[in-house]
Amino acid sequence: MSINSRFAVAVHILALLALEGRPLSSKYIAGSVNTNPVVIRRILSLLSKAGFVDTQLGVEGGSTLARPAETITLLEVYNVSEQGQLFALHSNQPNPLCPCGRNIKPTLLTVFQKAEAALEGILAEATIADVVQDIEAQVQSQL
Amino acid sequence: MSINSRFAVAVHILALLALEGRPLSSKYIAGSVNTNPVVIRRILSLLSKAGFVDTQLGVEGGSTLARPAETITLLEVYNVSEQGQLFALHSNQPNPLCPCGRNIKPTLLTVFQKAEAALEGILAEATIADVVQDIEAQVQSQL
DNA sequence: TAAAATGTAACTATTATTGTTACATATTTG
DNA sequence: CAAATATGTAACAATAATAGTTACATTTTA
Repeated sequence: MSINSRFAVAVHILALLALEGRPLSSKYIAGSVNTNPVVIRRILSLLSKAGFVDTQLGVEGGSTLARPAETITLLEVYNVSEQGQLFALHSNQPNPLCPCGRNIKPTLLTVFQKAEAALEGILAEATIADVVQDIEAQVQSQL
Repeated sequence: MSINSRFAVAVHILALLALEGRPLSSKYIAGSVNTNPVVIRRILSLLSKAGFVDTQLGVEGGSTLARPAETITLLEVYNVSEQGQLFALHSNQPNPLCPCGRNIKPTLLTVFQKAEAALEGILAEATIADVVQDIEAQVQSQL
């Protein structure tokens, strides 16, 4: 029914890394997100494979941004944290003997792809740096 | 991970009703969609409550469109067949003592709402009549 | 060498979806 | 009126995805 919270958590992680600017452990990040460190490590693993973060083992280790926050769009993060199609088509193949059943899938696919492209267009316009800036503005107003 | 197939099936049902223009039973529709009649009746129940179809009990009964196909947008169908937010935020409340945890939800919400609105804008532009027209064009090319 | 950290496997609990059977109820036709 | 046909919905099973958790091998640094 909904895009899972991995995307929201992935953005949270990247924004936190950008804000603090030093290696953060999965335990520390989990404290901010309020979840288990393994949940964070699972997502960090995706982000690392995608080249968004570098990780360092050992004492004083942790993850840092591998690219400037200005260059990481939310669309890239979305694509890393979600897989598969946003809209599901029929779970079973419709009846090929019915004109509607035989032809509806390509028709739906066209609309679904347009809708998803529109959604992705918005996500492509925002970067992690924008998110950080937004958070910092809120923090300022809270002083 | 994905919008469930209810939406696709709901559009299929409405397009089929528009194409045939006579009362169709859930059993008949299920034959086109290739699923169980109860699955169809569950979705018809949603469509009926939303005022898109009328249903008739008894022999020669079934469902018919309650509104012209030109007036039913895919967005309306989407809103009936889906509930809840498209994007999930964190499942647990992030740490309010962390500047990022305290402020990230409103920031994300703004972007998510913009993205969802863009998606809905595309769905609002297409009607069941457009879907039917598309299917009929394909049928023509198959003769 | 000890401490700290990652990466991942394995398991549980929860939830949503889909398909299925069953049945009470309503409606139409002969 | 009776039989046939439909709906609407409850109940249940199977499947899948998500999130949380424990555990542990491995790596790195101090």
